[in-house]
Amino acid sequence: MGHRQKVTIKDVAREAGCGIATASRVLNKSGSASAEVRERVETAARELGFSFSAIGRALQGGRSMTIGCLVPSLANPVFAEAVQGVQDVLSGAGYQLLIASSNYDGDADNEAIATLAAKDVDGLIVTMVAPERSAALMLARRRGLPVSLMFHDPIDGFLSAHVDNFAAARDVAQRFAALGHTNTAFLALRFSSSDRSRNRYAGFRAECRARGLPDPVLIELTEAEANTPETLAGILASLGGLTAIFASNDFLAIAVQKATRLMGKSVPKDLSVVGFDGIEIGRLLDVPLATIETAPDAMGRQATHTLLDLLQGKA
Amino acid sequence: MGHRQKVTIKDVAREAGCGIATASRVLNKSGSASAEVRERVETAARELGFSFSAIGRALQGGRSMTIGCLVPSLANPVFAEAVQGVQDVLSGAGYQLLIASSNYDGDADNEAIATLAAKDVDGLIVTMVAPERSAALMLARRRGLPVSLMFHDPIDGFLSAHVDNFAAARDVAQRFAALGHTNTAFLALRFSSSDRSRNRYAGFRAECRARGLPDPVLIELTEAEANTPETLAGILASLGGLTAIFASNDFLAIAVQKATRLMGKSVPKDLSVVGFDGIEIGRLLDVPLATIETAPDAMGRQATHTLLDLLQGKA
DNA sequence: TTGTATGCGTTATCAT
DNA sequence: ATGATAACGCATACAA
Repeated sequence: MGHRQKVTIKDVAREAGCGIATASRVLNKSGSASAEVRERVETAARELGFSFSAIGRALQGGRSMTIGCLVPSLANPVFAEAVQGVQDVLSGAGYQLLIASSNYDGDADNEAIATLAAKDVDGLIVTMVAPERSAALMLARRRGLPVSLMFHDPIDGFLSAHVDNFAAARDVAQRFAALGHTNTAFLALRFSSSDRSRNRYAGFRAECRARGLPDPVLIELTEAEANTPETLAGILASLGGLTAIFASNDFLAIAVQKATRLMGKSVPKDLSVVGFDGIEIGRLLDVPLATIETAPDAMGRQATHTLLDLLQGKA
Repeated sequence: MGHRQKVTIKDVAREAGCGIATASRVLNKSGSASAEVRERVETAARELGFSFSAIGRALQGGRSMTIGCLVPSLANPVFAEAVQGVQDVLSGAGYQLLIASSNYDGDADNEAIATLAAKDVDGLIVTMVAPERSAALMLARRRGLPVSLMFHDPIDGFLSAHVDNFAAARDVAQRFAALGHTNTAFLALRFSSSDRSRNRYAGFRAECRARGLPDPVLIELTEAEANTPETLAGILASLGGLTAIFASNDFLAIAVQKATRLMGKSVPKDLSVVGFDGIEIGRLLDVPLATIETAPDAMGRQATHTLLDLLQGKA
């Protein structure tokens, strides 16, 4: 339980009997050094168990080799899978991942961005409530901090990895129409704090209108309602006559499936249900989830590649 | 798109027409300062958009206010939920979360621990393949870096947030026995790289033996087998006579449910299936998942509280 | 109350 | 080839 003792390059230099600069050059394989000194430094480093302090390096080099990532919540598989994708690419490139989550709160969002920026991250990968109105995000960009958006439809001059929510939603409407559905609904969770959700509804409704069909019913659920199948069943029942539901995400779609079965009806015979995201678990369900596949991990990977490219370009 | 310009405390001091130390004292509300200077410094900081550099602070203060967290993969909801729990507690305490994942690879595990330690994290929260044999982890502890294990049964003198895998598995065996099952199996993914999985099997088998029942069949699946319900169904069919299955985790249990249905049988009428973890989605399934509830997010929260307590104690 | 100077771990510059 | 030293952003001991 010895107390925190860090071995610095100074220790290595002393042990090897050489100057700090020389030790640095040897350990970094930069500059030149005689075979003899090289050997001494390397064994000294090994014996002392030396490893560079990322902090010292960051302070001197101006780069922290750390990327900040903000998502609403890791409890939602879409974001967890996306972050895993980010992590995969990042670690391959020698970067570390600093993570934050907002729990779908717009203020927390802004605070998190500010904190991340203060941590001197080299770049930001972000999914937030209202990126287009985030003062912290704008400030970060003005400061020259590279930002890559995830899941968001493009904004201003920000880079963005995304699917076209509007177009995808139109596809859903088209599928429903082809199946003869005229009485449809769009179910959303936190509609007001998700541009993704709003864009999906907009596309869904637009296509319905274009086909002369009635607007889909918009149902905004609270977390409690979505997580309690009995309650959800009650809500669906009260709407009557519904034959097709477009759920704003897979999690919700699964809940709707359950609620439907609770009502003694069956999916998709009595009710068509389509989700959005394409989370892994959806493929393992008894009744495979019909959904818009967005490949969350690929989204994370793409956002990261985009960001790293930008980072290279500036360096 | 102006290039990266960081405002330092030096800039604030110059703008406010005072010394660096004074600016630091005012901004940190430490030490004393005249109302006049205080005012000048604060407005200067505001106007320049100053915020402290966490790196400078870390280097000077010896603490980075950052905690490193290693899990096998965020694509597995158990870990994602746990990490979210960690994040919740951490952000409340003013700490940042540096994350890494190993993709269930023992070597990657060790490398990640080393990298995290080099980042000068103040503590480590870890779920890995073989913590008891990890040289990097032992080294970290010897260096005085506080470590908190997540999901692992206790090891040596490490702190650990966990459920008693062995005991929980015995409970499952007991339940099965009470239902009259004698022909059982334990399904695992990456059995060799998960002490959790091994302990669960051990407990399951121990209880079976204690009751004079035959040993449960141990089936190790590859990722491919687990993710292809048809293949899984084939494997289950080839075993014949099986009436109860204990799956090493919920993800797997859900796959088994699907495979079973594919075989024309029903859960739980023809086959009892029990999982492990208690991931959120399990509650939303048509046939609610029978499982050992471990409350992953609570596990993450507990591991974090434990770690922070340790951190306080040492400070 | 205030400012100067030092050190944290590293790399780069510049002599030697 | 090698080493002393400045600089990075910050907090603090110390001097004024």
